[in-house]
Amino acid sequence: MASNAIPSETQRAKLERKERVILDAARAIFVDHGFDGARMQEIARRAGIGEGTVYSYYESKAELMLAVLQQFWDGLTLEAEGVMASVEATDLFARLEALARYHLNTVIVNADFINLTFALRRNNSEVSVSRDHLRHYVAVFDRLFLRGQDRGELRADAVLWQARDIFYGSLEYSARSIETTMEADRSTREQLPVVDEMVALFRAHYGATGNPVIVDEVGLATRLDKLAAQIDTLSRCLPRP
Amino acid sequence: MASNAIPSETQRAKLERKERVILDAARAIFVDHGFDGARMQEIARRAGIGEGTVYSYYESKAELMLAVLQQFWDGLTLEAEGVMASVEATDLFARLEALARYHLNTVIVNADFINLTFALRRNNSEVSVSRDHLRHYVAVFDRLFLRGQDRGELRADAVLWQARDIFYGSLEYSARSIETTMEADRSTREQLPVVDEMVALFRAHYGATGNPVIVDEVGLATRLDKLAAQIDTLSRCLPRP
Amino acid sequence: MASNAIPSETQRAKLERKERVILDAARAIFVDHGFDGARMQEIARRAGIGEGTVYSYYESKAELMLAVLQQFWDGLTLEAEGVMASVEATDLFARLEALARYHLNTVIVNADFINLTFALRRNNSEVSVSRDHLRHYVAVFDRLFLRGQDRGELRADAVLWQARDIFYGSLEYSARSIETTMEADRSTREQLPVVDEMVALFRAHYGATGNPVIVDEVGLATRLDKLAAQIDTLSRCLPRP
Amino acid sequence: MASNAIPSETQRAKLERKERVILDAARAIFVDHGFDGARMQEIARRAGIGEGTVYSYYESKAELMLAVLQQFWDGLTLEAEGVMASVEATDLFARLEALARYHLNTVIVNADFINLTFALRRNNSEVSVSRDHLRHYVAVFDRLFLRGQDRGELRADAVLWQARDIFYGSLEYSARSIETTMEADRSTREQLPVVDEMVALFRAHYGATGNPVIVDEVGLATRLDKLAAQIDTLSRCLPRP
DNA sequence: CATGAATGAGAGTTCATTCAT
DNA sequence: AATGAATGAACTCTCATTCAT
Repeated sequence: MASNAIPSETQRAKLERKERVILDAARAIFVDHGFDGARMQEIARRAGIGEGTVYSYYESKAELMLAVLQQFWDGLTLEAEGVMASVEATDLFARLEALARYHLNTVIVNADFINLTFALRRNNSEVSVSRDHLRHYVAVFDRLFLRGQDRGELRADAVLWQARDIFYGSLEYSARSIETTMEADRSTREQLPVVDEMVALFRAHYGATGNPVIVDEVGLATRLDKLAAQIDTLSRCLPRP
Repeated sequence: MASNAIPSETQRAKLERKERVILDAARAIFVDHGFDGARMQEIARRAGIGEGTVYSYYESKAELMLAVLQQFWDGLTLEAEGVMASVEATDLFARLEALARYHLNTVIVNADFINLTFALRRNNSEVSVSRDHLRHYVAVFDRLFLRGQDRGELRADAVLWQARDIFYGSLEYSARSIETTMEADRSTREQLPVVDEMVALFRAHYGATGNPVIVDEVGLATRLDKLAAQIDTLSRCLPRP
Repeated sequence: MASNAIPSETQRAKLERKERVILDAARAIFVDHGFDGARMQEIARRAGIGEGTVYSYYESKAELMLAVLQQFWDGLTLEAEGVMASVEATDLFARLEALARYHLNTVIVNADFINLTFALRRNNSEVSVSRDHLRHYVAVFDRLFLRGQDRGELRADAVLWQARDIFYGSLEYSARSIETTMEADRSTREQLPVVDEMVALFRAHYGATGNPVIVDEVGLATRLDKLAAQIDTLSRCLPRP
Repeated sequence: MASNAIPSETQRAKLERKERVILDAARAIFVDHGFDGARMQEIARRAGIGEGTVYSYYESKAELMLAVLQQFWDGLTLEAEGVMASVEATDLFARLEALARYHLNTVIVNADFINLTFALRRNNSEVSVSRDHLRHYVAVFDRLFLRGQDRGELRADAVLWQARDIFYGSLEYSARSIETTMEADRSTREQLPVVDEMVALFRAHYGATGNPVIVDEVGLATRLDKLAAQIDTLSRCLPRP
C-alpha cells in the first residue's frame, strides 16, 4: 500500500509539474510564432520532453492551445480578484485604480498573447472558446461597478457595459500604444497617467456626485465673486496714490 | 508608336484592374481563413487567374498580405477623411460624433480583418508593417483633436494620446462586445448609444469649459479660500478711510 | 486554336501516361509491402515523380490503392474476355480449358496482388470495393457456363455458382500450392495437369452426355435385366427344336 | 522446498493462463484491425495487462502475430482431427463429408483471420511461416485420402494434390462466395449443398468403383453379352424358316 | 505574359518499443 | 514481474513556390 500510495502521490505531482512545463513551453512558442507558426517539435524541445509525450497530455495542437488559453485567462482572473482582495481601501475609485493599474500592466506584459487570443479565428471551429474566458475576466470589473452603484458611489443610471467598454477598451488601446511608443522612444510617455486619467474620468463621469464640474463651478464662481468683492472693498480702503 | 502607346495605356489599366481583383480576392480569402489558413490557389481561383500569375504581381504570400493590409488601411483612412469632409457642421463634437460613428461601424464590419492585422506576429519578420497603417489612420482623429484645441473648443491641457486611446480603445472594445453580444442576443443592446456616450464623455471631459476644474478644483478652492482669508486679514489691518 | 488543341492533346497524353506510370509504380510497391507497408514516398520515387505529384492524381493513399485495384481487375476481365474471343473452337470445353489456363497463369503471376485484394479489410471502410471487381471478372465464366447450358453442352440442372466455386476455387488453391511447391521444388509437379484435370472433371460431372450414364445406369441395367428375363421366359415358351 | 515447488506450479499455470489470455486478445484485435491496424496498447488492454508485459511474453508485435497464427492453425488441425475421430462411420466419403462440413464452417467463421494469414507478406520477412501451418492442417485430408486409396475406396491413380486443391479450393472459394452472398441476400443460397456436391463429385470422380461409366460399362457389357448369348441360344431354338 | 502541373520541405500525429519505478 | 509514461522515427498529406510550355 505504502509502496503504492507514495509513488502515486509522487507521480501525480510529477505529472502535474510536467503538465505545467508543457503549458509554459507551449505558451512561449505560441506567443512567439502564433498558433499556425508554432511547431509541436519546438514546444516539446522547449519543455524538455519528446514530441510524442505532448500528445499523451493533449490530444492535439488545438487542444493544447485551448489549455494554454484556459490557464492564461483563469490565471488572469484569479490575479485580478487577488488584487481586489488585497486593496485595503473600500473606496470604489481606489479599487478601480488598482484594477486599472493591474490590467494595464497585464495587458502590456501579455500583449502578444492577448492578440493571439483574439486572432484565433472564429471560423476556425477548433479553437475559439476565448469569449468565455474573457467574460469571466471582465466579471471582476462588473462586480466592482455594480457594488459601486449599490453603495451609491456611482450614478444609478450609468450603463454597465458602456463603462466596461470604456474601461477595458481604453486601457487595452493604451497598452498597445504604449508598447508601440516604447519601442521607438521609451521616454516619451509614461503609463501611469493613463490610469489616473481613467480613474478621474470615471469619477467625473460616473461618480454619484455627478458631473462635479457644474456644481463646483458655481461654488468657485461664488467664492471668486466674493473675493472680487472683498478686494474691491479693500482697494477702496487703500489710500489713493 | 501610337499602336504601342494606346495599348500600353489599356494594358496599364488592365494591370491595375487585375491588381485590384487579386487584392480583393486575397482580402476575402485572408479574412475567411486567416493568413496561414489562406491558400494561394484559392486566392488565384477567386481572382479568376492562374496561381503563377499572382506571383508576377506579388513576390510572396507575405507580400500579398502586406499589400492587402496597405489597401485596407489606406482605404479606411481615405474614407474617414471623406466622412470628415462631408460633415457640414464645423462643430468639433459633431465631427467627432461622425468619426466615432464611422469608426464603430467600420470596426464592426471589418472585425475579422482588424483582428487579422494585429495577429500578424511582430516576430514573424515577414508581415508586420501594420503600425504605420494604424498611425496614418488615427491621424484623422489627431488632426481633429488638435484643431479643436487650436480653436479653443478643447482644453489646451488635454493630452492628445490619452484622448486618442480612450476614443479608439472604447470604440474598438465596444465593437468587439457588440459583435459578441449580437451573436447571442441582438436586441440586448444598441450600438448607437455607445457613440453618444463617447461624445458626451469627450464634451464633458475634454471640452474647453470643462476640465481643469476637476483636477485642481479642491486645490483651487483651498487656495482661493486661503487667499480670501489673507485679503480679509489684510483688509482688517488697513486703516479705514 | 491550334496552339491550344495540339498541346492539350499532348498534355492529355502526358497526363495519361503519367497516370499509368503512377499506377504501375503503386502496384509494384503495394504488392511488395502491402497496403500499410507501402510508403507513398517510395511509390513516387519509383514513378520518377515528386511526392506531392501523386496527390494531384489521387487524393489519398486509399484512393490510389482503389485505382490500382480497379485497373488490375478491369484488365484481368478484359484479358479473359480477349482469351475467350480468340479461341476459335466453339466447343465449350475447349473454351473452358482456355479460360482455366489463362486464369491459372494469371493467378500464379499475380498471386501477391490477389492476396492483397482479399486482405483489404472489410472493416477498413476506405478500401474494399473489391467485391464488384471480382463479380465482373467471374462473369466471364458465368456467361460461358450459361451458354453451355443453353446449347445443351452442359447439364441443365447444373448449378452455376457451385460450378463456379469449384472452377475458380480449385484453380486458385492450386495456384497457391503450385507457387509454394515451386519455391521448394520446381520439378515436383507441373501446372498443366491441373487444368486438364479440371476440364475432365467438368466434362464428366457437368457435361450433358456424361452424366445420364451414372444416373440412368441402374435404369438401364434394370431394363436390360428385365429384357433378359423376358427373353428367357420367351425362350422357355418356345418349342425345343 | 515444498513451499517453492507448489507455488512454482501455480506460477507456471498462471503464466500459461496469461499467455492464453494474451493470445486470445491479440487474435481478436488482429482479426478486427489487421496486422498493421492492430495496436499493442489495445491488445494489452483487452488482455487486462500492461503494455510492457506483452513484451515479456513475446519479443515483438510480429512474434506475437506468429504465435497467434500458430495457435490458430494448430487448433484448427486438432479440431479437424477431432472431427475425424468422432465420425463413427468408416466409410471414406462419410468422413470426407464431415471434414468438408467442418472445413467450410471453419472457413466461413474465420474468414477474416484466414485472409489475414495469407495477407502476411512473404516479403515482409518478419511474419510468414503460414505455409507450415497450412501444410499441417491439410495433412488431415491427405491422410484420409491416402488411406482411402490404400483401402481401395479411391482410385489408385488419383493424384493427391489435385484432389486436395479441388477439395480445399472449392470449399474456400465457396466460403467466400457464401459470405459475400449472405451479406446481400441470405436466402439466395444454402451452404449445405456445397458440401454434398463436393462429396458427390469426389465419389464420382475419385471413387474406386470409379469412373462408374467404365465399371458399369463392363457390367452392362457383361449383361449385354449374356443377353446376346441368350438370344443366340434362343434363336438357335427357333425353327428355321 | 499567363498558366497550372510539379515539387519537396515540413507539418501534425501515431505507435512499437523501452525502461525506471 | 509488471507497469505505463516516455520516446522519436516514420508516416501521410499540404501548399508556397517554380518554371516549362
